[in-house]
Order: sequence, then C-alpha cells, then structure tokens
Amino acid sequence: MASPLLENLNPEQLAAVTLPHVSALILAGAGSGKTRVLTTRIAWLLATGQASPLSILAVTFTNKAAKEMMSRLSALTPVNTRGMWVGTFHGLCNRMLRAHYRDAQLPQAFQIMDMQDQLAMIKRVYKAHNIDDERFPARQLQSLINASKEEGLRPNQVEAHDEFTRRQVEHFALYEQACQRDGVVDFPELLLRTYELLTQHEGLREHYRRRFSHILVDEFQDTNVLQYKWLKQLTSPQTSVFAVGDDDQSIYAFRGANVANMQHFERDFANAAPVKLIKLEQNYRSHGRILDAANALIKHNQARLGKNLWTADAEGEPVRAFAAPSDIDEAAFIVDVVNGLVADGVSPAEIAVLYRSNAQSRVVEHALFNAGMPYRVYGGMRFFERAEVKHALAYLRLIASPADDGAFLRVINFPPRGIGARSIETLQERAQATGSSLWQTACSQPVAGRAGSSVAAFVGLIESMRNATHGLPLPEAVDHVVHASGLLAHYTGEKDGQERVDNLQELINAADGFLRETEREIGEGGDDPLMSFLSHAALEAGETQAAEGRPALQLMTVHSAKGLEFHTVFVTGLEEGLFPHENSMSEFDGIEEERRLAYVAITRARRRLYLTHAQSRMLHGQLRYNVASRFLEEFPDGLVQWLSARRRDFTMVEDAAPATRVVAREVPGWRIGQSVKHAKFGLGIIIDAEGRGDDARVQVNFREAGVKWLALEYAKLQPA
DNA sequence: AAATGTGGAATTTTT
DNA sequence: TTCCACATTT
Repeated sequence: MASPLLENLNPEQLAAVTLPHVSALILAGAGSGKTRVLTTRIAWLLATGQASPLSILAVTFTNKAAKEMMSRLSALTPVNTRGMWVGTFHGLCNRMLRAHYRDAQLPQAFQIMDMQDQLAMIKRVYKAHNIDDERFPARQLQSLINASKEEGLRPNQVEAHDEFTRRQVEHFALYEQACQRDGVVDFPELLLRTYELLTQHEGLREHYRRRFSHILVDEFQDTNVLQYKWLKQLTSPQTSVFAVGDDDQSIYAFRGANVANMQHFERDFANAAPVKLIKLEQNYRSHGRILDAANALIKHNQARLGKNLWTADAEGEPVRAFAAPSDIDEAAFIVDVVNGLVADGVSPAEIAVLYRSNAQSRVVEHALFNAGMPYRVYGGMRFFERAEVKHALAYLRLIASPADDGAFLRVINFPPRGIGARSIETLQERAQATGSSLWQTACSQPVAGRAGSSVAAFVGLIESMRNATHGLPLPEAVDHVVHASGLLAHYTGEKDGQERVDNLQELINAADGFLRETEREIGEGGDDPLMSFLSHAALEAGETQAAEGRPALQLMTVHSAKGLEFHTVFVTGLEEGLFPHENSMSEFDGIEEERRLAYVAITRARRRLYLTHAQSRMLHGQLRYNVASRFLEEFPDGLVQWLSARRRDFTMVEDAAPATRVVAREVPGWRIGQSVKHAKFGLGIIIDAEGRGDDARVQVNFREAGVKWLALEYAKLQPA
C-alpha cells in the first residue's frame, strides 16, 4: 500500500498506525513522534474505512493538545472530522453531562467552578455551618475533596480513621449538598458525575460503547484512577483503545496521576485479543549526546517499563555543565551564553531557561532585564482568572443560572452599589433558613428600607440584563453586560484601571472569537451559545499573557516545558534540596519522580544543553549553600563537559560582584562555598567557618552525611 | 470601602 | 525575601 499517509514512518510507528482492531499501549519516548502516530492512526482508520468520524473518541489532558491534534488531523485527512469527539477529559465529560443533564441529576444550566470558585464555595459552607477554618483549613478540605473525587469516591466512601478526617468528610458532604443546590460542579465532579452516569444508566453506557469503537488516549501516564475507570466504562470487548504514553515522563503524581495505569492496562484492556505493546524509541528531536545524557540519567530509576532513546542524527555538541558560585553568577552565565548564541543567529525564542520552582525565575529575570534581553515567563494569572473578567462572567452566570450563589455574591456589590456586609449577611441567613438560593431570597424581598430597595434594584438590574441580552448574539450580550453592570464605568474611572478595561474589551473579543470557532459545530447540539461560552471560560483558562512582538527567551518550570522543544535548553538549579527538591526526598517514589523531571528537562533540547548549579543561593530570604545535585553525578565520565568556571578560582568571579557576596569569616586556605571532600563523609560544601590556626573549624554541608562542624587540624579535608 | 499592617508559608499544575 | 490572606484601621 503506497499511501502517502504512511510514508516516512519508521517500522514501529508504522506498526502502531496500522494496528488491527485491538487495544494497544504505545510506549512513546520523548521526541519519538507521538502526536504524529496518534493523528496518523486516526487518519489511517478513516482512510481505510475502518472507522467513521462518529466512531472515534480521542482524549487529551490539555486544550492545547486537543487543538494541536485537531489541526494536525485536518491536514492529514480529507474526511470531515465533524462528529469526532476530540477533547480533554473534562471537556468531553462536560459534553456528556450537557446532553444527559437530567439523568445526571443536574440543572440544564449547571455551571463549572474553577479552583478559585471551589475554594470560595468551601468558605461559604464553613460560614453557613459555623465551621472553624482555623481548625479545618479550607485549602486542606479542597485537597481532600479533589483527591477523593479523583479516586472516584463520594463522602460516604472515604475512609476516615481519625476524628479529624471524619469531620472533614462531614464537611465534604455539606459541600456536596451546597454544590447540588447551587447547580455547580467542580472539575473532578465533571468526571465523577459522568462516570456515575455511565455506571448507572445501562442504556447510555451501551449507546456510547457501541458508538465509540475507537478510543485514543494521549499522555496515558498522566491518567488518574477516575479517568482510568471512566475509560473502562466506555470500553467493551469491541472497543479498540489506543493508549499512548511514556512512564519515564510521568511527573504529575502529586496531582493524582497514576503510572500504574500503564501496567494495569495490559491486564484490564485485553479483550478479544491481548493488548499490543509497541515501543517508539527513535528520537527525531535531539542530537546524540543529549540523548546519551537522558538515557544515562533515567537508567538510575528502578521502576521503569524500559526504553532507550536513539537517533540517526549526529552526536552533536557536548553537554555542558557549569558550577556557579551563586545564583547571581548562574544567571550571569546564562546571559553570557545566550548573547553568544543569539550573535550566532539562534533566535531567543528557541532558547529556554528551565527551573524546578517558580521562585528561581526572579534572579534570571533580573539579569536578563539588565542585559536588555527580551524574555517571557510562563505561568501566573490566566486570562479567564482575572478578577475583572470573573466579575463579568459572574453577571453572565447569574443571567444563565440564578441559583449560582457564588456568582451572586461576587457581583451583588461590585461595582459598589451600597449593599453592605450587613445586608448580605441577612440575606444569607434567610436563604439558609429557607434552604433557597440567595437569588430567590433576594426576589422575595420583604425587607423594607434603604437596604431592601438596593437589593431590589440589583434584582431588577440582573433581570433587565437578562431581558436585554435575550436573543442577542453572544458578543453583543457580553458587551451589554459589561456596560450595564457598571463594570466598565467602574474601571474606567479608576486609576490603573486601563488594563482591566482592556481585559473587559478582550472578553468581548473572546466571545466573538468563540462564536466564530464554534459556528460550524452549532446545530449538532443546538446549544445555547452563552452556556457554551461559560463552559469554555471555565474549562479553558486561556493564555497566561499575550505573546510578545519580538522573539523572547522562554523562562518556565520544567513541568510546564513538558511537550515543548527548544534549540538550546538551560536546566538550572541542579542542587540537592532544589532539584531534587527536598520535599521529594520524603515522598514515595519522590526521587525517581524528580529524576524523571530532570529527564523531561534534558529531552527538551534539540542541539545544545547546559546544566547549571549554584553553590549559594538566596532562598526564603536566607543565603543557602547547596551541594551539586546527585543527578549531575549520574552521567558517565566524559559525557558532560564542565566549563572552565569550575576550575576558575572563585575569587575571580567574586571580584566581579563583591557586593552580593557575604564576606567570609576567613579561615586561611578555605572559603565558604568551596566544595570539599572528606574521607568518611564524602562530598560537601563549606557553609561556615570560625577560629584561627589550631582552633580553625569549618561547617560543612555533606551531601550524604548532612551538616557537620569539623576541626581542620584533624579532619583531612581536601578541596574537591 | 480603601488603606495599611501582620503573620505565616514558601515544589511542581491542568481541568 | 516575597507573596498572600486576613484583620484592623482610617
């Protein structure tokens, strides 16, 4: 078969793409063409008539991945992909719940809460039931709720072995009641409710099982217990499940990802035929030495399915490492190298600085700013999370779903309209007493006087907005609400309000863009555009910040770099305590997860890889001295080229920025920050010193043995 | 209702 | 140190 679709696939990719109607686990290494295989598989199923678009469901974790899949797929197939279900777990579940809201026991206009909304809801529950948030921190309950749901557990199924947990589970149950009354669902609820819908309604379950004969799952190593159960519900002996993942890139255990799903897959999804296992190990991204480093590092993990990346490409540049005296010097080094690369014609946008934790970006930003180098920091506030945008959305939510107390409280006095805390509390008490929503309570307003009339005016405002926007095209409805609510006027009058005004305008644009993008799909569900837009706003928080005009250096955590690639990558802060993070050391599988994280970082690089660590760094307002990361020791000799600075005398560098350095309490011959070796304790770093001559003692932070004071006269310390 | 002060915590993050 | 949530002040 000379299908152009299959051209240039390597034998393993070809085997995966053209697999018969069985379930399969594709172990796809970093840069092995995972997305290509996934999309080509779908295109091939369509091209050979083995599947119609209606019979395909493809699920991802992020909206970005879903979009990417759709756009690459449309380039591969002439078949109209409408009717295919491609989306995130949450997006697909939302779709099912909208279609079967009655069976799912939800109101038609149920709203989705993001994490902020969820926390606010918990605090409201606390207030209504006089729960002490000192004893029961709201965030802790939030974690318990989400973790429980992600394991598929309702409050009555959560095991509580102690009194504290028992109380928390009670609060969990109260929270669920409140959500149900308000007609709101949190993120994990979307999945859990859909899962229960399928388990409890055989007709529906059979319908979807018959419909989706092909289910494809991206990033399978990131699935949690509930997602796995959900997939099982959709699967019959006739279903082909094509799961793509990489156990070596499993870095989300902390949010419930369960790599064991990969091991269980072979057992649980073997139906008519055994599950096929295919490994994609040829890497199309990186030069040889980068892969050598990645392979060498990940070999130190015990729990692996086992994979080794290789490339037909060149060995390339050596991997380089740099030991900086301080975090400031580390940043200066990065600026130096970047300047050199940019002078050589590498675009700054093709260079990434990766770090373990966000706090590390500050020093690098500072150095880049002073060097006049454009950069972009990932992470932070998303568009739909901004206060002004959430306010506008709350008005829209209240129009669509008046029982939504969260939305009600957000805007009842914003912009300020003279409804004080007192009136709101009275309203809440009465709502609590009658078991009705704040909106209902506000409508049946028997309170006389000024407060009563303000509340009545608010009710009138929302009702007039509902009438005025009824039947309007979505962007015009949003436009109306932004004006009629007084939000625009409020921010226009405020100093520093321009950005917020811009964001409100941008919300109108977003509504317009959303309408255009979904136009083709409307008719299929006959959905209310406002409802869809509100779901969209909750499920897709939007970009962190608009892309810069000129190409900018990319700064991000290793986690957010997953799935991306760059010409040059700096992996920074490779220090014990930071990377691997100290918290991970007490966690189950913690160090191995940190190592996978380092593996992800390394495999982002196409051509050049720099590994850096700093011997001292400012952390939580204190200067800390860290030993180089164990990961740096896990590369075979000769693979990593240490740059001159390791040999260079520290004092040279210290002279460059003397003001930033603590003047060491001098012990002749030794320096704070110096790496040393001890016969018994091994490698360490000098972090303090005192005394002179025979009394001279140094404090050393040993990698293995911890912090110790040593008398120089007796301890046979060697410079390392 | 905004402005200012205080205490505590400070991996990683998407939906 | 720096950020945030929350409390108190003005």
